Amino acid sequence: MDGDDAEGAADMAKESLPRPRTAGRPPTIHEVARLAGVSHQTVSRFLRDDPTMRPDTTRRVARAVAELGYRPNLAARTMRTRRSNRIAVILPRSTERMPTRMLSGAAAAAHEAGYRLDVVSLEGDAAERAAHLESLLQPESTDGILSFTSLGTNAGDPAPSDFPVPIVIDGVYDDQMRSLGVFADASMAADMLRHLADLGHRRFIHVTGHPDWASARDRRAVYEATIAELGLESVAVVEGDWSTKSGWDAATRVIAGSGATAVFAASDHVAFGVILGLQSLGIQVPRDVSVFGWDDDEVGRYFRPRLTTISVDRERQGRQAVRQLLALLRGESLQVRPVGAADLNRIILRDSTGPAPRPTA
Amino acid sequence: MDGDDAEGAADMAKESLPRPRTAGRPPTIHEVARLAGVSHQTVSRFLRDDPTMRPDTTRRVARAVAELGYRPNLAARTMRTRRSNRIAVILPRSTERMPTRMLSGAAAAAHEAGYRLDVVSLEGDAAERAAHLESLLQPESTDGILSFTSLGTNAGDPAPSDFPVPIVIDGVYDDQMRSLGVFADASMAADMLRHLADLGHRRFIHVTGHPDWASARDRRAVYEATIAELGLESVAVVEGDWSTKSGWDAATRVIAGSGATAVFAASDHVAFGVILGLQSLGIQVPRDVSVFGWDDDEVGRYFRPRLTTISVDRERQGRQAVRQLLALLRGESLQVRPVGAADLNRIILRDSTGPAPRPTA
DNA sequence: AGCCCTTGTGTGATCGATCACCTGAGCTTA
DNA sequence: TAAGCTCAGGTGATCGATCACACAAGGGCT
Repeated sequence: MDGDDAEGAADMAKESLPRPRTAGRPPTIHEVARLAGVSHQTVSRFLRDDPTMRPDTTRRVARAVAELGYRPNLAARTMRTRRSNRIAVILPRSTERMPTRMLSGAAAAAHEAGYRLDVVSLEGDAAERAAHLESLLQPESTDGILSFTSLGTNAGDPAPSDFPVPIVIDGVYDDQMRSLGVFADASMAADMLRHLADLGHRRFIHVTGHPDWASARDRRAVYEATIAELGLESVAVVEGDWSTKSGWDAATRVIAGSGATAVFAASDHVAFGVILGLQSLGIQVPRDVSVFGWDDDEVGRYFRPRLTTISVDRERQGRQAVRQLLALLRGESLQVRPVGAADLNRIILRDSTGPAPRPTA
Repeated sequence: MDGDDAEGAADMAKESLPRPRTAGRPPTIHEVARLAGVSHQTVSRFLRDDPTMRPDTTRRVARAVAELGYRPNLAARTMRTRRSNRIAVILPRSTERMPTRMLSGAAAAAHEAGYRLDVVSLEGDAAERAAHLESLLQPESTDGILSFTSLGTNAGDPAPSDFPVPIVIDGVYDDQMRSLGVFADASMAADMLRHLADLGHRRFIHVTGHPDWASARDRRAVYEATIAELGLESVAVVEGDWSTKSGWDAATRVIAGSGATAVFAASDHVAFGVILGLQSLGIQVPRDVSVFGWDDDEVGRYFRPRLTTISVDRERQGRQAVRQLLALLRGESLQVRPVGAADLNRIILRDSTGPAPRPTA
């Protein structure tokens, strides 16, 4: 980095130039411009894909960019444009683990669009959370917010509608909880319920996920709609919170003795709780009750009985959520094709579901 | 953008000022300076906690800052200082779920120090990953990197030592895999092994986590050291990858029939695999073999047998990792008190461990 | 008193990209 | 042929905070 070590024949012709770059610093548009023989403004146009440029000029700039290994300084860009090119991901509280691949997918989609993903955790009570959120919401600081749970203090609350930046919840709702692609995520539940109905099941119970989560609400809505559509009976909808405990409690307090023969658990962890709770009472799965979960958690493959579940393409779900948000940012219509169920989700039949038991009459 | 719509009574008193602020824009140090009756530079000093300021001046500036709700523009600061105030968190590949609270803790610690946390996923093959990493490593873009797995292409590889930014792996290693606080995280394993030895166990097996992870290597090292220290026998160390499958495979291929009576599984998920695998062969836990895991996964509380494990303060672990990195960034010595085992981790005895079986001989 | 040093604050330049506006070449049209 | 238009690209200001340096006030020392 000590001075100007010409690193290619291209430089030689320009030896009259007064120091190609400041020592050790990454190249700027000015150096690119000098090398390409254009003005810095033309380089800026190039970076913005300005269509009015002559192809010839474009090529020269592109070569200079490549040769110098130029990368735009995002801070400078942010300062001038007053857009941060950042998306904040709000971590869910009260959830022990989150899918890594969903974050990966979101990060990848963001990077491809020139955005970066900030992790933010909202801690403390409602007031602290609101204050923290507000500090994020300076458009200087964040262009948009991606969350997987509702941001309000109460479950199901819509986010305040006067937020200065767009917010997407779980890729499914916008900041006012208007659905963007109705029930796209949960539609596989309908197929599963139909399958169980074909196996003779008539009386169902659903143990929900945490109601703050859009996906939990979706699954419940699809459950209720499908039960109605197929003329089945919903013995109960038990409000859970994604926890194994909520599954266990549902099993021991509600499901056992209810007459239900099939249980839709909002997640595999809930399903584990349901099955273990039923087993603790001597109720066998699937002989007496069929249970299925959601997530294709690896433990389910080795569990006894092996768990019937729905696998989810987390990576793609994350990407899609970011795409929805980016579309909102650009002010585009949100008619992005909703996440196709067949693309994302897949039913995995294992041993925790089976034919409905014969009525012992 | 059409002029200056005065937006509140507070502005009225200052009508003599030549445009308190440009309409709709957040306040800058200049406005703060004007309100406080000092120069913008003094405000800057205030923001940097310059000790040479007179208390009186400090107070005036503080009041102005509070009154205007001033917040520094991070992009401008970044541009001038050439430090991004960002920490990149590299998501582990090949791990399904990661602890949310660890991220929360890391994000909180970063925010408190004026940093933000970027999520980055390195995708693709080794070359692509390296290229992506390199693009992150412009100091303009990222001040430091926090990872939980090694960044090299091969397991256990140290990261290239010429990285231009500090890297901390799991809060335990720096970029050259020099240990920062030896075995701090895993030390609880020693107590657990001692406990099992007290119960009569002599022959142990360890199923490791993925060797890319510092925590997996630490746990293994502590296992081996403790076995030696207590004069016990390690029948085998089975290389796993945190997966339930690796636990199942270890159980069915190595543990069964090995004569070992106690198994240290690197995580609860591995432990589930071990137990389910043993059970599938008719081996009972803990009657024939004791098994303990690590993480205090909620499912373990309801599992049969209820899983003995070690609970981890994820939140604090995340904070600590960031603090280590920040210390590196400031060039401080890393003699931050290593994460005290007693603070972070706690042994939780449940039903999957018990006295060693009597030799049937 | 006069000098120097310390302490506290102000002035102007700077970081790199973009924006608003300007210039000049080439072409069309009256 | 001159006015008018379009197309390509250049000039200088700008975003907000920090840095280097200058300067003023006050205190201690000879």
